[in-house]
Amino acid sequence: MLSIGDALVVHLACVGELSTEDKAAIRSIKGEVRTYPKQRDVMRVGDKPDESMIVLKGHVCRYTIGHDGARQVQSFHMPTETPCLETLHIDYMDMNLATVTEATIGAIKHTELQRVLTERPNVLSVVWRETLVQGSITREWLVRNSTLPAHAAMAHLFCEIYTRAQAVGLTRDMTCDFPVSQEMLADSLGITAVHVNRTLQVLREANLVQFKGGLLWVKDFERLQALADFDPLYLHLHC
Amino acid sequence: MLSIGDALVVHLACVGELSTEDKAAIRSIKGEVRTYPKQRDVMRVGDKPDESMIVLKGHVCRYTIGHDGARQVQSFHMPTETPCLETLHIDYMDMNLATVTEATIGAIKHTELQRVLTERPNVLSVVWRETLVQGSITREWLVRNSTLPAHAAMAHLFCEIYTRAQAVGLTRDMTCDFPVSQEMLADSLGITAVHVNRTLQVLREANLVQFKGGLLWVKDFERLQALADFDPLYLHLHC
DNA sequence: CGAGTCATTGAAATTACTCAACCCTAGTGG
DNA sequence: CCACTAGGGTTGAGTAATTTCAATGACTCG
Repeated sequence: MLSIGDALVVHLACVGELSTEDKAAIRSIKGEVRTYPKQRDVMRVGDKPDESMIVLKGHVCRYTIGHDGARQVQSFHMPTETPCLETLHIDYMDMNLATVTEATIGAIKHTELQRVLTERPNVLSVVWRETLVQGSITREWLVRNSTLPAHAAMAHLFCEIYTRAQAVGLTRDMTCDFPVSQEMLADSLGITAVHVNRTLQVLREANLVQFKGGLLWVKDFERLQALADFDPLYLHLHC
Repeated sequence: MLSIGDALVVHLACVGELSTEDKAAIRSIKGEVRTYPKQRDVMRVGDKPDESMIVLKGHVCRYTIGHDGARQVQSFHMPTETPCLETLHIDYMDMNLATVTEATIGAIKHTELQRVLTERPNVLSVVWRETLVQGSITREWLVRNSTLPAHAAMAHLFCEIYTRAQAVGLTRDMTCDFPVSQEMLADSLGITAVHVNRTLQVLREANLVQFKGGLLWVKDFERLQALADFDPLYLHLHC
């Protein structure tokens, strides 16, 4: 498992150009490492956090609960990703952050982060850019859930997860971890769990993708991508 | 009509705290004022802009077109708002920016903006925060289009537009400009124009809201808000 | 006046949801 | 070692929301 500093370097290197000095400065960032059980809230709506998080092990997600109890998952985050950098400048949380599986998370005080950002303007640019790429991904989720029918939306999400995992070396043999239940998948795509189940069967029978036991197995990326109308441009990957 | 500097001050004051010196520095920002006819693209997917925009008059929107020709409107922007500040750190446009009505737009060179951001760290914080609030709004659009049925989603969008207009003094007598066609409304909510038409009738007959001729008339904000499960927290309004 | 755009309506088809039951598997405690 | 349980996962049938298609109406602009 990576340290907070190393994980940050890996992640930010996917987002923008870092000099050797930048990387050294980022590695100097200290934080507290915590382990949470699965399905545990880490931050809640209304919180005023004084630290940002980085996933070191396991998976986390962000979500909101509607008035009627409906949950909308707004993002998934795998190791090295930073689910709440935006708290640097947004005072109140407007969503919840929770673990999906048991997860080890690094908590970095804003003051500690700011120290490096003021010292190194380029790191500030890259961290800012990171928050903007998050926004770009959210926009794509909006497009996905608003315009695509269920099977295409699901294919699109699978393409994204696989591509992001690949960017940080978390794939092997066309598979990657995606340890979410069908219900959580439903809450991210804005459809019901029953419909997810049936849609998964369609994708499986078309021999495009297999999703079982928290493992995503992409059997035909090309056709999955075509079905999903997936273009990774919006991920703004630098690596 | 406001100047670029004055409009920026009005907008950024909604986002965060600005000192007198900050405001003076922002007012010193120069840009080019351009007028576009309605329904005209201002930026396109793949562009590498070297300037950011601020709406001075009229309305603009951001949108993407899917493989099958489906358009997803991702945001609307009224006067004083800044639809593409994120281009400061995101090199390639991943969506289009277009006018809705005839519009007058201020174009600010990134170099000019950076000049003030490096001089005044607090302005940088507020501008960064602005881009994060955009992200927060996008997340709410995701929730809206993913979890709410058509009439609630539409009510929610109306609440948001009215609230944002109110924040910058663009409402009078429970009305505000919202000069979009039913088709564009459909493309923002992710439903068909036909369904928009019928849903509008429902809201109108319930005496909640009237939407005609580009004017939004909120007849009962309380009930509209209740129907939409609208909580303005996500707008992170500072004023 | 005519062309074009936007709004409205109706009916049929499709997609997705609801509800309720059943299955499967991993983990638990006796 | 086995029965029990709980949390997914799967299935079927009926229902509701939304789309599609096609036609008509209203309004604006040149």
